[in-house]
Amino acid sequence: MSLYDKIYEVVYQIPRGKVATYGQVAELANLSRKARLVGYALYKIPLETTDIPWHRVINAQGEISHSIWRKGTDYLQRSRLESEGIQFNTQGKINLSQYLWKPTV
DNA sequence: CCGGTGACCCGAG
DNA sequence: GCTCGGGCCACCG
Repeated sequence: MSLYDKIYEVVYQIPRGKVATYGQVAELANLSRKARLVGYALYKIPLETTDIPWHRVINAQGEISHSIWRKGTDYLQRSRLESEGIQFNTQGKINLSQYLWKPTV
């Protein structure tokens, strides 16, 4: 049971067609203010890991974040989101007020 | 042990 | 819109 398991658990709960921000995931995982850890946790997820919908996690600007070393996955992430019905505006951003996941309290 | 790195966030100017 | 700086903390060499 590592710190990341908590993060993965939260990400796993993101429903289809919705997205969550790093900060949001951090809070739900009791890691408020530690959004970077969420990014690091996702960074460690192998591409072959399909159990975790990592593509539904985006930054607070409603855009897809990725490191330059993972180029190519940006296409994959956007592709997956679009196939779930999520639309990007002309600036490549997501309308958070519409797609942001509202977790069950 | 230490320093660099990293899918981040927020406030100030 | 932009840049800067601070905060936070695990991982790796």
